[in-house]
Amino acid sequence: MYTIGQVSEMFSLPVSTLRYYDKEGLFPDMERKSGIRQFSEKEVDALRVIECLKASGLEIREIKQFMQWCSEGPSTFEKRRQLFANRKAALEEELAQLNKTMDMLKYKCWYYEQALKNGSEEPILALLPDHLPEEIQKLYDNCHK
Amino acid sequence: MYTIGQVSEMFSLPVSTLRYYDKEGLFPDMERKSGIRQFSEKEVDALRVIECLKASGLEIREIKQFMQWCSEGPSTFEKRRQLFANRKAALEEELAQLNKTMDMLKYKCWYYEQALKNGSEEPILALLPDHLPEEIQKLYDNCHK
DNA sequence: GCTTGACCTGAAGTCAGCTTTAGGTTCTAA
DNA sequence: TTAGAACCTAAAGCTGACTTCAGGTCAAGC
Repeated sequence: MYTIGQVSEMFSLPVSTLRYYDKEGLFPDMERKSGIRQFSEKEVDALRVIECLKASGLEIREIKQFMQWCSEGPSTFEKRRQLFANRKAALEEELAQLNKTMDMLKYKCWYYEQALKNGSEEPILALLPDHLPEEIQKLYDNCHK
Repeated sequence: MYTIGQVSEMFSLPVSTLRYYDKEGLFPDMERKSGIRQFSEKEVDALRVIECLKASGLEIREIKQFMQWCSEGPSTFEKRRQLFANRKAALEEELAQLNKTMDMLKYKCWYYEQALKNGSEEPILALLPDHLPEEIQKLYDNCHK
């Protein structure tokens, strides 16, 4: 059993955030002793999942839904599986988009390195839209389509 | 030259968002004709960069700074290069984190497939923390460290 | 018994990034 | 020339995820 302060330390999360999560229903079965929250292994595990779901883009109220499914037992396995499958698909999408963004950033890094070397953007702009060096052209095409 | 409505169509962005960007200083040199905004190729290009910088996690006021550097000419090449280099490093970090999140999602997908097959979580929990099937163990380790 | 630090609550405040509202102006086509 | 679509502004409103505040309770050591 942990106090809210100990859990705050473990996860580097402010105590106020943990209380907020609790108020939002993210720890549906957490116990209390004379008003004071008792975080068990169960809540600590839940918090790990919460961090993951948050990182995958889920909103608090959807995480609450998931936590409620968890405390309803095996009848909600399919719903939970669906949730993770949907999150996985959404994150794959997002990663693909971020990789495009990354190519734009790489292109722009190259662009400004050249601009600094030349003291001007003109010589680079003259190569657009399809006479850039091969590697750079790939980046440019990938993020301009 | 484009009207705000045409640009809104081109980028699938609400007109109100374009006006908001303008108010925030993201188009520092945009012209007007009797009060009406004239989007030139320059502003359209700017908007492409804005979308990229936003996707990379930059805030509006930082994008404004960048746009101002752009209209100050070659003396700011180095600052602009730095900006993109920093963004690239930050996005690499973020991608690494998201890949961990992805491993957690994959693990959870597997977990609930098994739970559904077995009708219970117990047989899986018995394999923790290091007797999972090889491929799954990798995912589990990668997101629990 | 008393102090002090960690806990508790409900309500209000904050922040970014828009969106909506209300009221007005300008352009376009019949 | 006039209707109506598309433009304009300033200001207020919204949303999600917290954070801060004011005021109170609990527990451990002296």
